[in-house]
Amino acid sequence: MSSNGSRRREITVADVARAAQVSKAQAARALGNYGAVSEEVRGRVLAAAEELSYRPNELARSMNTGKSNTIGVVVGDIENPHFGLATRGITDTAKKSGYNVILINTDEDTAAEVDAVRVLLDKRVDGLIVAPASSVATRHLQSVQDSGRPLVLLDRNAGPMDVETMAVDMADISHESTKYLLQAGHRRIAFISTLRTESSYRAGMLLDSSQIADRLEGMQQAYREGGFDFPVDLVRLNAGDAESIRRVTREVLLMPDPATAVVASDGLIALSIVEAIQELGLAIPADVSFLMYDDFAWTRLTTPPLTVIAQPVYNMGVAAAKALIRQIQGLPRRTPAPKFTATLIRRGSVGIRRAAEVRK
Amino acid sequence: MSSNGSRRREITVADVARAAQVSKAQAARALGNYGAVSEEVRGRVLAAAEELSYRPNELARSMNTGKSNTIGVVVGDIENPHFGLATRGITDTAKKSGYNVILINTDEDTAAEVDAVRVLLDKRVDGLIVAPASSVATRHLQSVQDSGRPLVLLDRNAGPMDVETMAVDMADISHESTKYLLQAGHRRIAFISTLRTESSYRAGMLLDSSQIADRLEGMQQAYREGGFDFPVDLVRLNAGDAESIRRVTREVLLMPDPATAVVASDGLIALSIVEAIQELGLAIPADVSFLMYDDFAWTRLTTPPLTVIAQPVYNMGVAAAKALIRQIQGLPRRTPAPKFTATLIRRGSVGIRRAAEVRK
DNA sequence: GTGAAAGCGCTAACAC
DNA sequence: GTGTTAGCGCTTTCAC
Repeated sequence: MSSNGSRRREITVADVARAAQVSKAQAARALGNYGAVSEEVRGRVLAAAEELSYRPNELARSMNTGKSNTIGVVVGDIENPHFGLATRGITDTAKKSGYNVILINTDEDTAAEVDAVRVLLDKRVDGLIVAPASSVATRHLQSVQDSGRPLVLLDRNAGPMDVETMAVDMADISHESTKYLLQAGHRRIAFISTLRTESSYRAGMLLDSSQIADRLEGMQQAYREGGFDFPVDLVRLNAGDAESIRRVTREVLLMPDPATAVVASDGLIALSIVEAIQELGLAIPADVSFLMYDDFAWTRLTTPPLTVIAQPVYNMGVAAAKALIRQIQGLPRRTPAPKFTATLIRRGSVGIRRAAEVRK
Repeated sequence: MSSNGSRRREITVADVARAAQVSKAQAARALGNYGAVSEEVRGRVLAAAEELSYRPNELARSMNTGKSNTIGVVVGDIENPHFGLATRGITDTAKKSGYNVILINTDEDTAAEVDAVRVLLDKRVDGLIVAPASSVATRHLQSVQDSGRPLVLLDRNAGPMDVETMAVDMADISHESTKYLLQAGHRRIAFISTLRTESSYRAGMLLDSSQIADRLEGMQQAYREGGFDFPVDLVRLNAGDAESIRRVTREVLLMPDPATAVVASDGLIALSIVEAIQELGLAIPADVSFLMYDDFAWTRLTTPPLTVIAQPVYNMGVAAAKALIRQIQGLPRRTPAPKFTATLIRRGSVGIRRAAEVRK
């Protein structure tokens, strides 16, 4: 291979053209596969390019075409397998259509998200997929829309914006699983989430996350339908880091009228909650029932295996990428919009609470 | 906000210059923060930019400066939390220095990796971090080196190449943990990995992965030192997908002279192995001992908690990004090169095999 | 089919 | 300090 080590200047179309003895324009046409080029010239050019080991400068290409073949993806936390899987769905799909992905992590911080979107726009990505940290602070997303750049939301929606969104209907599944818990005799159900809020939860409070808001709505509806009072004191937001999650878990489990079931808002928080339960020496499901969002593989390995709410995360990633690419290509939205439904997978972590106990 | 919806043409420096009544060059200087600009002009320009909601075209900027402020990251599988964490280390560090990350997934396929590297180079990234799928097929990496583009390897090394590599010394930790198993009375230790090879394992076989090769070397050394024969028949590569992993697990556990301990090559494969063990109705560690690479949080939740080999993955990601950025900035390599050591965390999944049983 | 020349939006020389 | 003029490496008219 003719890889001349210390070559500083990169080979350009001009170099190839010279070597192939054709005009720059002709060389560019042959190299870029556009316009009209005779077989003869194409051959000479390609040979020369090969010989010089020419590589196109995609930056320059993007500048005149206005297309970068790159999409930007903004998520809260790639470390979370939930987003890992979604990202995989996106990259797999993007690759198939010849798109690359620039990934930015925001740590669920809106300021970082605003920044990320700006950077991506400046880099002239062809479109954006965002899992918005907030469903309320969405001016930056609105302005993406306004600028005409394709945008698709993932996992959560953003206020009233009219934008394609690939997300699960959380109210439905939350309603279903709460009903399941109620039927199992649980009345004191705790919901623990890391969602950051200004103050502790109050009924009717405006939440930054549509996801969490919908879940609480679903829970409340199930309580209403059952004729029970919704235990507002067991909704615990701002659970924060691992230590703080364990503390909150202990709180709801050790209080005078303790929770008999705990719902974990996601797979990451679930780890700390289960740990805390084990540390307290409580048995699942004999002493406490447990239910979590996200069906990670490890949930089948615990004793007992955990009852979970599975979400089609990978498919949502795929759908988001597909929708975005359609937008980029100027195609109309797919109708009807794809629906994603979560499923309650009953394994062993939810136990029956007998009437006697319920009364306590 | 002056977000004029259907504006098609993007605002350029020329527009801002005109509005501020200065030359294009002056406007560019003010906007780009370089050269000399009077406070007066800077003010006018910035105001005009704000008014027109001007955004620089980073593509154009990159073209003349030759810097894209973007680094390319190529990994085998982001879905694997091992890489998820490493990627987090990279992106966190990159962001701090003003770099963005283009992430490409290869599915541990060398052809895809070659392609990924080419694409990234064409996009003129400032540098590359690669977790090479193969330690043998490394021509494409060598050519990155040759072209003078900064390159850092992550997680595994590539043959004899002289390139900065952030990886754990696998021979050491494998030796240590094998000794631990041997001392616990185990002689039949199975090693299961998804590494793809042409044929089944034979002693002294050239492996595509330096990681796996080193681990086997460490195991063999421990056996030699103990004066025991290394059970080549229990080295199982090509474990493939979940179903295939379970089959292999059953094989080594049900054969005439079965394995008494199983070592899982990574946290993903571990899931299927543990599942298979549970399905067989075998108890850990009473019937089989279990040890795995990667210390994922869930390994503390199983009964018993699993004994693992923890690797400083996040820090390796951080170090890789730091090293790459140093290279990009033309700084010399940090010496001595950072070392990363894995640690054996003894939890409950390795049991003592009494002499009577050893003899069987 | 082919070539000359004019951009894309910016930075970098070079004069003044 | 400021403006003029070249580029960066490609694509895209527009003649021929």
